[in-house]
Amino acid sequence: MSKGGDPGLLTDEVRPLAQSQKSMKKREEILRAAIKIINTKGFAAATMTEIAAAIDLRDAALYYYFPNKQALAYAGHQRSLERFEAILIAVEAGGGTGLCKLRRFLRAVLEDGVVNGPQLYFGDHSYLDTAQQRAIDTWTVRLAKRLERFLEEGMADGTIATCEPRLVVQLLVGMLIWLTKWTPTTPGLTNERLLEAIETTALSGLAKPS
Amino acid sequence: MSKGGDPGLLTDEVRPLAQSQKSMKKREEILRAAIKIINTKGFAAATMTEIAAAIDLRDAALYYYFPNKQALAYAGHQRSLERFEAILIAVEAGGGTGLCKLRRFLRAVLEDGVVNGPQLYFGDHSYLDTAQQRAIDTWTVRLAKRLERFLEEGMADGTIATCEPRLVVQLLVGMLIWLTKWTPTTPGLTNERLLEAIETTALSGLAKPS
DNA sequence: GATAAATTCTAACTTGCGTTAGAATATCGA
DNA sequence: TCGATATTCTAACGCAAGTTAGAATTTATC
Repeated sequence: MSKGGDPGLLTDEVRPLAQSQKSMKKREEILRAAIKIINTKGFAAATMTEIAAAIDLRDAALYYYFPNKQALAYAGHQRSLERFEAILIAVEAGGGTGLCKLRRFLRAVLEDGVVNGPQLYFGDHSYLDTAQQRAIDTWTVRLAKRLERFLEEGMADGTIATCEPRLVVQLLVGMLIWLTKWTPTTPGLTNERLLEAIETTALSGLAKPS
Repeated sequence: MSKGGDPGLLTDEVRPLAQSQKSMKKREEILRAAIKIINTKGFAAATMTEIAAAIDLRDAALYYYFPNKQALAYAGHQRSLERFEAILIAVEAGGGTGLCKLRRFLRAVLEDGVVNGPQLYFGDHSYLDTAQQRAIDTWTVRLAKRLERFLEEGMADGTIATCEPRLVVQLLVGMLIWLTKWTPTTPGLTNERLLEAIETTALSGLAKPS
């Protein structure tokens, strides 16, 4: 799953770099730090020096694991989409009504956030190659479609109100992306309260039935 | 309102630049272009050359209107918050229940978007001075509080469900911020459909009452 | 139409940062 | 303990982009 995601598309061809099993751990550290910093400050503002410093390294050391900054970011996007897809797979496997799936999905994203840190879901990636951009784009669109399906299923089984799935998914995604930006600055915030707020806002609705 | 917003706080002190009434028009053009580009690519990736090119100028010409890139961005943030505050003022003046105000607010934000273009509401501003950051932060917090008040009023007058206003406001803001990023790439999307999707998602709720 | 002011341009300077080369250190098996 | 490999460091290079100085051009005023 980790590498088999994209079928031969744009995989790093020659990689004389860091294959040893031990160093993979450090690669993960770098990736996590990079994703976190890129997520908060953006690609251009995230310097190699800062990313390296986050795990007590010098900037040059990063080039032992990634050929360049762009490749590092690209790997970060792939990693994020892998996680997102893993969540989708788990939710789909769980079955249930459309609303059930949507509910489980929201919870799963929040839980994934605390475990794996912030991600680069749906974010800006204009700094990548055209080819890399297309790869991320098509993958993202495909994931979004699977999310839309939850809504369609819900509309079919009567658990979700009539709506335009494409638009609603984007609105939900907006909420979730935004979470990764402001929650770090909100101390004392539990995932339970957050989930409750999301369900109240998006599922049951803010408007009280009169 | 345009300049009197911040009471003497961090206003540009000496400004030998562009005071002539005629040139203010061009200043607005620059500001709008800068906000748009910064909003999509981030501050660091938004080059002065690109901003200038957006209105058929050379990068150096921008320094006739703004002392530097940071000041340009700061002005952009101020402009965005001014617009946001103007919307709030209008909504508050309209009266009605908490739900009514919330509804009108959502519509107003969408309409403002098409008229004035994308904004820098609540966005990243880590590239500003510490002082500038604090100014934007306190202003933003104050605006968010006024939004929370709509929810509190609604909870009091029975039009809005029980919730944590602070969290819900952030969720709504996330939806709205995210709008400015993906709607430009979605052709054939009317504001009406968008508003309907938002109201379905956030107000009446996606879950269908069983 | 001429002078002055306002606006924009060209060209060069400067700095920060991605990147590279090669030396230095750490890790590990025999 | 020693040699080999893996990992990280120091130092320097090159380029992109913010910035500046001053010339060139437009616009306004009389």
